[in-house]
Amino acid sequence: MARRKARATVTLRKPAERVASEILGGRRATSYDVARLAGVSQSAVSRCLQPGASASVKMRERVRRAAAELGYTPNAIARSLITRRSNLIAVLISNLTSLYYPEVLSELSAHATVHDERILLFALPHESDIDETLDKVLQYQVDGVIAAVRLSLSQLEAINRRRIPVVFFNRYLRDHPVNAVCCDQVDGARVLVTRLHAAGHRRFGVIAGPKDSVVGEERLRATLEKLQELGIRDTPVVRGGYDYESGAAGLHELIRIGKKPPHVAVCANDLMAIGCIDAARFDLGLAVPEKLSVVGFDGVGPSTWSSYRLTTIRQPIQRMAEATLTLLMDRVENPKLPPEKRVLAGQIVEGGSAKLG
Amino acid sequence: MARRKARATVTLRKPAERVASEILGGRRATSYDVARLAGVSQSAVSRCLQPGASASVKMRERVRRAAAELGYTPNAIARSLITRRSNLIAVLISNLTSLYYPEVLSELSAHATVHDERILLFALPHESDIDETLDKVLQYQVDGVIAAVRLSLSQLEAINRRRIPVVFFNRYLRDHPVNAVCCDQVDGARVLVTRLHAAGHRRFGVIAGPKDSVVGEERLRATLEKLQELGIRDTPVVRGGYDYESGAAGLHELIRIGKKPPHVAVCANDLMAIGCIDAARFDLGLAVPEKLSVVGFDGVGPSTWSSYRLTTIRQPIQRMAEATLTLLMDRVENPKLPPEKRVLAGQIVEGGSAKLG
DNA sequence: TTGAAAGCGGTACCAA
DNA sequence: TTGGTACCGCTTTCAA
Repeated sequence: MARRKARATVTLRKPAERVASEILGGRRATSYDVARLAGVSQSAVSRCLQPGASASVKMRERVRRAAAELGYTPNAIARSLITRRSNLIAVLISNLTSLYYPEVLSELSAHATVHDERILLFALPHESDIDETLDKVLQYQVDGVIAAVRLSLSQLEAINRRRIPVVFFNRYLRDHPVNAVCCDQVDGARVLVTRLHAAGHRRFGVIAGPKDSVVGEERLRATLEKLQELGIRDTPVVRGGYDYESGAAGLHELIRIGKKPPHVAVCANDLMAIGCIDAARFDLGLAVPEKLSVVGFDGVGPSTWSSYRLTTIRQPIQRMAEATLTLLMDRVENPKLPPEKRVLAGQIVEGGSAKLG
Repeated sequence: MARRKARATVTLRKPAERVASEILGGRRATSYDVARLAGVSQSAVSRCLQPGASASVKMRERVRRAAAELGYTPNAIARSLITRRSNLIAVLISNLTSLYYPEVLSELSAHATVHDERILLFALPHESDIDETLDKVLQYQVDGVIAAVRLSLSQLEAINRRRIPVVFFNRYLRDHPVNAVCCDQVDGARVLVTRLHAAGHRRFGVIAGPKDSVVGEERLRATLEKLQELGIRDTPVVRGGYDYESGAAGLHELIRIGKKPPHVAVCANDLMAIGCIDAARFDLGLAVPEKLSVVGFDGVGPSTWSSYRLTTIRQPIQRMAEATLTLLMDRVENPKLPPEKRVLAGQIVEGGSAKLG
């Protein structure tokens, strides 16, 4: 108790008038302050503020009142230190200016709250630049990590070594079992191609994502595979960066490299699909969907705007966020659980940007 | 040192083979582990890892190697407890599915990194529901708060009482001096009206934001004031919720309540302007800008899409974010600094959605 | 039911 | 330059 001596010497000359500022002298109230004011021990204060602890009604009430009088707020930092639980979850995310990730973040945040976890946000300018960031993540003793960015194997191992569970959001690591929640890219792509083919389309073009996007490549592969199954080969593929501009540029390139312009542009996400539609209408004078059918992927907000009414695969972002947090928190509670991948089906949205059969 | 005894008894039988897992037995490495391995004191470890501390090159190197061998990462939680600096900044934000706030968040995050601060994200479903959230903010001993949501006076006082600096982003409290960074709503609105009037427009309609938005009301007042100065009275005003749907609904309502349809729709933000344009074109068959000029506010990403090419006031979000963090960190370092409001000018973007003079 | 005391993992002061 | 030690504010045994 010696270490508390300095504090115990605070005299309360005017008990009737004592106010928080007088007692504390500008400090924030601690459980010791509350204890002194309530005339109980500090450990009693801690106990009284816990849900199912043993404390008499009388003491509970005294502590409650003293805490209120001092404006006491428990120090989560100190609590975390002793409990080894920060109630912090790191969310690694990038492209907050895209349309997709803000929705993801919003849902992740909502579900984190359900599990009484706070979000420590690491919004990366690009999907790289992680190494320095990762160090900060580890320093903050987060309970878990949600990775909506690419992670190298060594980066993942650095986290695993600290026994911090990781769940990937809409991505995963090839050849390595990891926790992940994904939207079913393969099925989504196959459904879109099937419906487009049934509508009579035969000349396809693909505006794909960058090569280092695992799910993007999966979607591309599934698209081409289904086309082959339907007897359509040599489908031209161009690359984009998931943004509006590269959707527009992609269409121009598709037309440039093909012998004939395509009747369908399969885009890797909605934002590129929107760029593609605008390029078709405003640069090339191609009516959508009359002259060109365009499909996207994601189902972001603007996809429903009257100017676009995108035909797309809507990702069940809410469910995905929920699954992500469940998966993660299960592993926070029980680190022994094996890696698990949850693949949720997307839903086709039959907008007006493509003729479907 | 008695409290460290348990740890000191860890025997190192095979010094040549000792690996992190053997020494630690699954624990995360602490500075004590590093100290023991390096054969120095714990305080020396702490010192060696600080920037400008006094330590011999030899010791530095030994500590560095021991730390690397054990995969040691300093515990930011423990550090925060003693330094009373969490290096955490709470960002209170809502409407992450809007187009504007994700950009804001992205920039805030970038600039927080510059100041070596992490973002503790509180993404609120609605701008209310803060009370419960606020308690969590206070528990985490954040260095400062950035409020991009409405805060009541009592909520602000609860934060001030803990001596945590707050900066409002694009909002403030009436009749109370607070730190705030805002885009110049008044000037922006006046510029738009002036240019529209110069182009010959005389029949205006306003699709405003909700009444409880301080900056929204400021913008509305400035718009109506400038119109009056130009001799235009009885401008119809309808309300919206800053979203796409209420932009569309707003236009319908403007037409319903007015004797003649307006020639200009002044919208409180870009998203409503976009909804308004789509409603004009697809519901009402009104060509934009031939039959109806539409202006927005914000300068969000989609405002530049070919389908809209919005005439709007672009907010200098990067500069605003930078100013926000500067203002905040200045007050973290020096709590005595008086409240300050920084108002940055927006820039008019002459898109194709309105005829300007 | 209550209180004393031992940490959690760092930082920083002070003496050597 | 180095090590010893006293905290930061809480949770959690363990006795009383």
